[in-house]
Amino acid sequence: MPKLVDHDERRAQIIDALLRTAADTGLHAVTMRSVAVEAGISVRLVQYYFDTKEQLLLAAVNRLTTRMGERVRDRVRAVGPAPTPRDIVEAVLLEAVPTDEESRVFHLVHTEYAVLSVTDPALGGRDFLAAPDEMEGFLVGQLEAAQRSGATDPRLDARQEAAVLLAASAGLGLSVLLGQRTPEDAIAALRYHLGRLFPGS
Amino acid sequence: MPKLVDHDERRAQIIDALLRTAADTGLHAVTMRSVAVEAGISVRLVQYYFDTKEQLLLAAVNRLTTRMGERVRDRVRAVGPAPTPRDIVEAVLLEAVPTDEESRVFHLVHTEYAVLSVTDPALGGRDFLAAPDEMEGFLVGQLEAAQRSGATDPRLDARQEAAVLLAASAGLGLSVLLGQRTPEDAIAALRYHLGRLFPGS
DNA sequence: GATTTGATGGTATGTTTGTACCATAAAAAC
DNA sequence: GTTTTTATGGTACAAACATACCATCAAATC
Repeated sequence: MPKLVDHDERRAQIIDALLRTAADTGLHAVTMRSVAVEAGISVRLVQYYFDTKEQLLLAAVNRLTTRMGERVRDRVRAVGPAPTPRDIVEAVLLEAVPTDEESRVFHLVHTEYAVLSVTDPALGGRDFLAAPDEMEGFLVGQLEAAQRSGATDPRLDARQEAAVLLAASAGLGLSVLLGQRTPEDAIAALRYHLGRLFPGS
Repeated sequence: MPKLVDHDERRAQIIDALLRTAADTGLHAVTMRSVAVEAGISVRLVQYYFDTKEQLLLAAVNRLTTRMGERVRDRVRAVGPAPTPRDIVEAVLLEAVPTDEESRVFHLVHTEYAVLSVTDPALGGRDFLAAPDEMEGFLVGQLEAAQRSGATDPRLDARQEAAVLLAASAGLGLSVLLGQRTPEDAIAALRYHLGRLFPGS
């Protein structure tokens, strides 16, 4: 056999090719052939590492949700020392706004998968429900901490505020993907709203 | 020839069949055959009235955006006599939350088209940019009127508030489509936020 | 050194798709 | 009453797709 190959690495390389073609031509237009061409390998090899197209698509969505979680955690970790709840909330929400090309690819394909999951039973939607629920709980905790520390109005309903925050950042991120807004405008709107939630910061 | 047929009516009937199948199996899975079956006619007839699949898809997206505008205007007109800016804003935003089956079909397919327009040059995205921009301007006007009448804080930035409102209602509507939230919860979150914007109402 | 096995290429096949083509009945036009 | 139109059905066809199959070469194993 030729040089032994790291299967995980090969699979990641193929999945990245899928994400690029999906972001370029749409998830519906992804074929075994287009992925193979983008990855610079033969169709046979895509089959070899993923067997069937469905498994390839499933592997891609798994990688997508995994990376998404990592990105959010990276951002939270990247805020400076002694972060306030506002810093943390802002970091989490800004991840939804695509800025560089890589995040644009990720968010676009992620959105395509999310919409697809509504009608495709194979995607079950499970992955698209768990993450937001977890994030909403996390935001509620941060808001309640802010209320206890006096950074924000204790009369607010933390649960509703978290729901609105999450929806607004998702909506702003989507509008950037659709070309309705620049990333800068979306970030400004989000920061404006946070400024109202956390007066005096 | 057999009984003369109202072409516009026939085309509407076929487009409605397309919307139903798109909401059921996904826009990507729509075929001439599936539309014909859903409409209860032969494939040849779909060709007869739309010639090509691309024209059928274009006609459907046009009908979709037209109906969407009508629905918003209907809601605004349906609010009682002497409506306050808050009533009008609420009516506009609540349209984004799918409740009955018909609005669910409309919003789901509309979202599928919007995401598709990012990668499909034939859709150009033009239709998906004009409507939201117009709506945002309308909301800014209502918020400024509310500020002048003292219904809301004059220090608010009406433009940013409108952007956040629109994004939040789009995000909440999307979360309902994805099955993350019930329509009732989405409406409650929206009303909660409006309650903060318009204190004492 | 012989043999097994992992990584790859190429090709064949059955299915589905959009669309073009052929046909026909029946109402309208003359 | 003949001759156009109009609305419809059925079918044929080329392209694209996912996938199964056949083949090969080279590293590892013994």
